[in-house]
Amino acid sequence: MRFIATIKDIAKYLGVSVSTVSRAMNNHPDIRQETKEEVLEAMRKLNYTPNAVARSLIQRKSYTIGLMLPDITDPFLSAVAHGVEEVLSDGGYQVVYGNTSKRREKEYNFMMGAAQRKMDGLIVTSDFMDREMIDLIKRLDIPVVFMRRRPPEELEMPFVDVDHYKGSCQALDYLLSLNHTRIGFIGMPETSYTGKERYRAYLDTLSKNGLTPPPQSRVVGEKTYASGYESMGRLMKAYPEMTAVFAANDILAIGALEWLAEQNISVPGRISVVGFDNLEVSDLHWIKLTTVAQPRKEMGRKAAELLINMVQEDGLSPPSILLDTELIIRRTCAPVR
Amino acid sequence: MRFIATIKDIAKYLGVSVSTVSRAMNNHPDIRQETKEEVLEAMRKLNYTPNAVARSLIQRKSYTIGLMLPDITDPFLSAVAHGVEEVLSDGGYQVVYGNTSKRREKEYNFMMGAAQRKMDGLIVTSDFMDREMIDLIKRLDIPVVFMRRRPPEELEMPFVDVDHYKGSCQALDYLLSLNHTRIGFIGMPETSYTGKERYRAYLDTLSKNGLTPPPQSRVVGEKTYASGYESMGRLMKAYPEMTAVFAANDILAIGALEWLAEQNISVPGRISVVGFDNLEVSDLHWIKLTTVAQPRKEMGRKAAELLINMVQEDGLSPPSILLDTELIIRRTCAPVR
DNA sequence: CTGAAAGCGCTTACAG
DNA sequence: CTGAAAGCGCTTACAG
Repeated sequence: MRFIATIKDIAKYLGVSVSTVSRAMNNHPDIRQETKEEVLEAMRKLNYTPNAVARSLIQRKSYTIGLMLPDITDPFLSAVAHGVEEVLSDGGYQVVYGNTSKRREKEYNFMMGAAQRKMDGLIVTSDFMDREMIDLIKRLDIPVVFMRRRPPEELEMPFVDVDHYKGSCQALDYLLSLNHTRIGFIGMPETSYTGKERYRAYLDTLSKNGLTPPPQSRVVGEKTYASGYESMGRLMKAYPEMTAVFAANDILAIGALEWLAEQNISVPGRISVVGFDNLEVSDLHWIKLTTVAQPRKEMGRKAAELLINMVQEDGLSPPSILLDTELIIRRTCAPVR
Repeated sequence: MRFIATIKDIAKYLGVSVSTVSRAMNNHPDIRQETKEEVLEAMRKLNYTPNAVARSLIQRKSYTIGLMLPDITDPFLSAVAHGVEEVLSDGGYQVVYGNTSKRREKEYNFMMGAAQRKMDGLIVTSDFMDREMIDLIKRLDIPVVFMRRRPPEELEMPFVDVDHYKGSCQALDYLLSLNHTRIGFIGMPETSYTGKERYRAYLDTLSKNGLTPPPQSRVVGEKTYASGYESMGRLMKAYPEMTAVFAANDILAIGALEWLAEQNISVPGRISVVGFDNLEVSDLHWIKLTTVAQPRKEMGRKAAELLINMVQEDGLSPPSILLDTELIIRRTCAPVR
């Protein structure tokens, strides 16, 4: 272990009190300019780095924010994380990142860690919001902003999200404008908030247009290409009259496109496909997926900004933010023939 | 601010000393089983959570590890991060993630933060390793493992990486085995270690086979589809006799494939393409890129394991780890005609 | 403007 | 087995 200078060392070195050193490095007004410069100089000379954990202990502020995600490998979420990191690190906060793999236990542990580590705030895309988890969050007593899901009612906390419902309606309305009436849906599991919203939009938009999708028009998959591929196969078999499909996310949509390509089913000739997310891959030459774009990085930035405000102004409960989606028309949709 | 119980509160509540409470929660042997249970019970009743920052201060151990990456949005790196997080969180460490965007200043700030926050260790994919940065790392005096680059010589620290040189040779040898002799190279900027290694392999392998690539056979791009696309255009123009191209990463390769497809240049009929990374997209139906796979998540896991060992056994300097690559043959290469 | 003292919430020898 | 005391490295009233 090498010698590490503390505030005492530099006080001793200069023959001043630790209070003076502290004041010098914290830009406290009650200090003579000259003294301050001497101290700063000594700090440099002794290679002094202030100990942030000691400071945290006394200030009850750790300048760390927790970011809880189900899977950083998901291109959507990694973009969000990028946005979060950008504004947080600019604001002097460090971001502690936790991957939950959608496992309740990992979510719980992360929250517990946040409590013990005295994190200043949390950005959370939680999947499990049962009694115990809600109580934990309450007990934490720190600002939390939710992402991609609404907070439970009794938790008065803001969220940042995109309007999944409205965004999905855009996609469906577009399909309808192309005269499709037999539209299939490849969705996400019921547990996911976004999955539910996108499905609700599907149902509502169709029924608003006097259409009642048959039960076999919907199929559920995971967020993988393989699942999209396999889901498309199932859907086509169950609902062969279908002329268009709305996939709840781009990964699923692209998997579906793969299946269609392999079966030599023409897109958009025979089947139109719309996705949701507008991932980078979706714009690739062979894919050119028509989809609904969400401002992913922006979402992360907004969440971080909101949280910083809450951390800085204690008790502040700013309004939630609903970002706009945009329909990106590319080449996977055509009028029904 | 709500009331938050401290160790003192629970000591007072029970009429015991704080030492006793401390011993109870830290599984110290010197405590009666009964007393211990009473304490644990009280902790639960008072909703007590130990303050990890106080503990860190005294133990000089924060149970946090820094992970510095240029861009979490890069699918390769997000997989690495995922592996890192998995083993670190299982080991009770929290991971503080810093995005550097390849900016020296952000790297520097992150390192500084690591020093102040008394992080226990660092996993680092650094781009800038000048004098000042090296001194900073030395000054940190904590275990560091490097990823995707070698540490500067004077820093005796291990790294975890794939053998980019050997991996690239696999790709080139394969092309050579298909009788290609006019092979182009789409590379990465000189600043990147991996870029240099892959280029070196290109040069060596060709010359080992009596081939001397003309200067115009090499073109340099960024890690984006657009850059791959544009690079391929330049390369084709500069080196039209070329029958195959080795792209230093899959993103570049896929961008190149896009350009080729758009120009109706047959792959692998007229041009063979090999990439490096084996991203998920590379296996998509329309792409089926022949490429060199690296175990990305594994890489993260190994780095984390190495680091935990170093943190736990002070002064330990374990050997570096070089993981194997694997040539994945798909559909973008064919024998030269 | 400067310093001495108390204290943040813990852990850890040291006595008993 | 238990407790009193010192101390981790800082900040922050409080005096002067």
